[in-house]
Amino acid sequence: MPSVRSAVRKKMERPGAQVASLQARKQRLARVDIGARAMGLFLERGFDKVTADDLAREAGISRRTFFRYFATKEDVVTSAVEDFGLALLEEFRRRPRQEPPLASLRVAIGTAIQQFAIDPGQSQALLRLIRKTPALRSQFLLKQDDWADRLATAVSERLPESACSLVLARLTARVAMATADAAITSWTEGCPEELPAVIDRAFEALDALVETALATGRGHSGRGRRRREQASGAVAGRGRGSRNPQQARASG
Amino acid sequence: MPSVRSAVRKKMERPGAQVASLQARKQRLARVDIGARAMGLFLERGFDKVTADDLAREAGISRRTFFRYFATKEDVVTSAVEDFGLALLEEFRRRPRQEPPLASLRVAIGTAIQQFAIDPGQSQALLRLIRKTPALRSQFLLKQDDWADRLATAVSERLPESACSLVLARLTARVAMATADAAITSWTEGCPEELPAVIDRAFEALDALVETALATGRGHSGRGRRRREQASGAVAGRGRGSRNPQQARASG
DNA sequence: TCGAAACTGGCACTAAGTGTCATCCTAGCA
DNA sequence: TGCTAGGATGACACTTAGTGCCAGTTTCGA
Repeated sequence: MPSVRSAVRKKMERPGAQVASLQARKQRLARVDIGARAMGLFLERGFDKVTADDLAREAGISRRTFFRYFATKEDVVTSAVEDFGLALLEEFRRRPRQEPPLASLRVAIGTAIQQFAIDPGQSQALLRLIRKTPALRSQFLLKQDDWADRLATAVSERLPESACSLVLARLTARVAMATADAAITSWTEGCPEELPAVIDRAFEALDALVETALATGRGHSGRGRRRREQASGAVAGRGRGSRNPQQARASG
Repeated sequence: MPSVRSAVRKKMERPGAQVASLQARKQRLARVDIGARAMGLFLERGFDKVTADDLAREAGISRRTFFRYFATKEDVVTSAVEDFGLALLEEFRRRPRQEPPLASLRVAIGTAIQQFAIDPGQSQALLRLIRKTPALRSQFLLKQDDWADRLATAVSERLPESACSLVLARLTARVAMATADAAITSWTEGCPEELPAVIDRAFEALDALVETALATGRGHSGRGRRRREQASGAVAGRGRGSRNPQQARASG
């Protein structure tokens, strides 16, 4: 895993140039072309069965040059979903500050998700490829994690400063991402509904989930709630009593 | 990334032998020893600055043999947290079926977390190492994801069969994991409280988060709730109207 | 004590990246 | 039009993670 982004990409991202210089545009084109051909091979043979040499050959460039366009093989695939995270963050920031963060996130996700609607078939194929390839999945999760972190920061800026505001923000971001992920997963696995509907369903399920949790076995008040001893007590009791924490298996 | 677990590990896990045979125990010991020495080096120099050759030398074995004990360099670190996932699943299954899944998960997490209490300093060091090393973090996330999947399956077994039960189960599992993760992260980053307390706080934050979301801008009823048009409508409106989905940047 | 099974190390091999350098292409300028 | 500086490219060598294979050694059970 390379530590820095390829020189080429750094070039292409140069924010200064108003009208991207000719060669910058050519480079962007080249990147898109290389990426598309690579995706073709991945989809056809499976990610692990395609070597960097194959990719280079397919694109008519040297292996060295390939790695100037993409930092890693995985990068070809994961950078294709990069936009989603960017859009998500952007849309969230666009929402009114007084809106509850989770509500903002719901809207932002709904908007960002539209990328996948441009070419649903291709999006599903991409997500399926990621899902079934551990090397890709791990990189994808890493990316999601970064998005969640950045979202958490954005959320915390809305919250009143307090000891647990960061935990709360982090939690909010992750719960939203988890919801989106559960929905996207369902969609990827062939759920016939349209993605926005699935997302909506997932958020409604989140409501239901929490309502159930709140309604059953717990009090449901804003602040000074008690009656949680039932659960919390069980944690401590069980642990200290019936079970030996030392039985640390060698984890085989 | 190797596709199969090393032969050695397969051996060690043999479920048949009542009293693990002598060599099985020796092997376990060897693995623990190799792992401990490796962790020492990782903590000292950083994961990326230690080669497999270093690890082998440190343990007095050949590189080849090292890879018979650990499938990858990452495996040394991530297998150290493997037990958490195992315990989590086990504890969840132990909970009464009629308990709301999220409540069960809360308890299960509280119990599983006790592993980290055995040696908090070391646990924190381990988690920090994972957190700051992308290669480790991605593998760790992969593992978490697997746990979430397995938990989701376990949760769905409790739910009444229905169209969205899998989504709901997946969501439940992920929300619980997200909560645990937010708490563990806070703890790792030097929060002075004890881990169980942080976990508890995180779950209370989850309550608060959802209560807020439910209370504001949304109806709050069990089934036929409406007044969600505000949010849902915004999704569609915003997307189709004010913004052009085509503006797909070349993503850098 | 013997023999099969398992453990080990050595070696060669594949494959992902990376540093370096010579070459080439091209935009911009005189 | 011709020149040149700077970026893009390819070739090559190098490091490192893993893996397959084989031959030598250890170990366990009969």
